[in-house]
Formats: sequence, structure tokens, C-alpha cells
Amino acid sequence: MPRQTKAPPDPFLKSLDDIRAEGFSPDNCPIRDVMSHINDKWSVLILIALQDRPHRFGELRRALADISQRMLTQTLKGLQREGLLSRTVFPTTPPAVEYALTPLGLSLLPALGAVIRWAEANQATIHAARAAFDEA
Amino acid sequence: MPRQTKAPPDPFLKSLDDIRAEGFSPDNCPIRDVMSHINDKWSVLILIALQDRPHRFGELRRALADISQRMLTQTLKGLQREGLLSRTVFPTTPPAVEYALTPLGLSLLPALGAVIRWAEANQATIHAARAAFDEA
DNA sequence: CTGCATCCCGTCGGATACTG
DNA sequence: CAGTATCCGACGGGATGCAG
Repeated sequence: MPRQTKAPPDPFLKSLDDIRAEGFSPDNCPIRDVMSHINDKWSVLILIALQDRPHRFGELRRALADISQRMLTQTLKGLQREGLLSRTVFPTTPPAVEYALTPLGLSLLPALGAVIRWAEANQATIHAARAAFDEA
Repeated sequence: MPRQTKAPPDPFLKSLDDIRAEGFSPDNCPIRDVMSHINDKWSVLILIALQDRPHRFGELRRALADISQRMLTQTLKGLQREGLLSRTVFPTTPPAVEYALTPLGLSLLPALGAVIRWAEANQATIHAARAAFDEA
């Protein structure tokens, strides 16, 4: 695995210095502030599950397959707090609750898609890297 | 915050069903497999710091500003294991160690950039959503 | 300068049981 | 059906001290 040899490519990202120049501090950093709330075990999977239609609680639970109902409730509440999804209660008996992406949540999907496609495309390479590393 | 009303937009992402159809299982899921290793507190910030040039250990520590050296060592080791960065030791006295992105790590930056730009663009909206949620 | 070892505490997250 | 409450083990991550 060779190290980086040439000059940087295109400015994909602002440097940490640039981010600081815009008023960054360890506290007020957009990356930490926003990403730390969706970097948990289930948030991204829930957003994916809701991408094409709203789901009820039980539907989501079956879609995620191996999530505990404790973590489902908790993660949904977190995503709702961030404004990424909405929660609608239908006062029937028994009650039905529907979760749906907000426009804000929907707007996050393309960006997430870029990372997910990268993960899918490079999964094998990464497995090889892990094996090589663990051997040494 | 209105809920999603219309049909899904473009197919940004594969659905969970599609992912499963490709041989997905809770164990072998590219999203969980790959993302769970960079979803920690420091990995993304380290990748950003290394984007334009290699850094030595102390340089990185100063660049991150508020990372403990325990977590810096640990996170660097994890990223190296994933094949995202390389570690080069120069046997001088005192020893110097240089960390640099690998081509694989470099290839992740554009995808990360999409999420980061989204975070920067929507930080204010998210803060408003949190405030509204906490009030209720 | 770079890194490991230890201690310690807070949070994450699963299992289970109980309510409207 | 859609949660809430409790218990508890595992892990993340900071502080400090030691070593090559």
C-alpha cells in the first residue's frame, strides 16, 4: 500500500485550517455537530428504509430485522429531533404511528449515497487490507 | 416540519430490500461493515487533516487540537488497518513517523465531502429543529 | 517524539418485563 | 401496535504515568 506521493488532487474538502478560519472551534464545528448525531449504529439504515415511502413502527422493525425496539424508539426520536424525519400518530385503536422523511431528511440521501456506494465498491479492498494488517 | 407527501425522488440509494437481494444479511452488510469503522469521533477529522499532505504524529495532534494522544494513536491504527492511510517510520533520533492517505483513503474524500457540505449547509436548519423539538 | 499501559467513568446498546 | 422502564454488560474515550 504505497503512500501518497504527489500533490493534492482537487479541493474536495476544505482544510481544517479553512474551517477554523470560518469561525471553527472544537465546539462549533459543523462536522462534529451534525455528524455525531447520525454516526450511531442505526440512523443511516433507518433513513435508507424510509427513502421511498413512510413506514410504521412495526414495519421499520421488521425492515431492520435485528434492531431492538428500545434502540428503534430511541434512534427515531433522535432523528426526529434533528428534523430529518416526522412522526404522525393516527388515533385509531390500536394506535398507528407513521414515520416519514422530511424534506431535510430527503436532501441528505444523495450525500449519504456517495459514501454508501464507495463502501460497496471498496468493501473487498478493505477486507484485504484488514487481513494484511492483522497478519503483521 | 411537514412530512413527506409525494412519491420518492430519484433512486439515490438502493432500498434495503435491494441490498438484501444482493446477498445482504445483518452480518454481511457493506454499510455496517465499512461505515462502523469510520463512524467514530475522530476518523473523519483525521482524513480531512491528511487530505493535502502527509503529517507527523505531533502535527496531527496539534491540528486536531483537542484529541488525546491515546485516541490519536488508536484511531490512526484503525484507519491504517482499513487501508485508508499509511504509516512510515523514519529511523532518526528521535524517531519521526509520517502518516499519509493511501489512494484508497484519497478516493473516499469526495464522498465524504458531499456529507460534509450538506452538514455545513444545513447546520442552522438542524439547530432550529432541535430547539423546536426540545421546546415540546 | 512517538507510543503503550493503566485506571476510571460515562454512554451505547441488548434483554426483558410491563402499560395504554 | 407502539411504546416505557429497568437492569446490566461492553465499549469509547479522557487523564496520567512510563518507555524506546
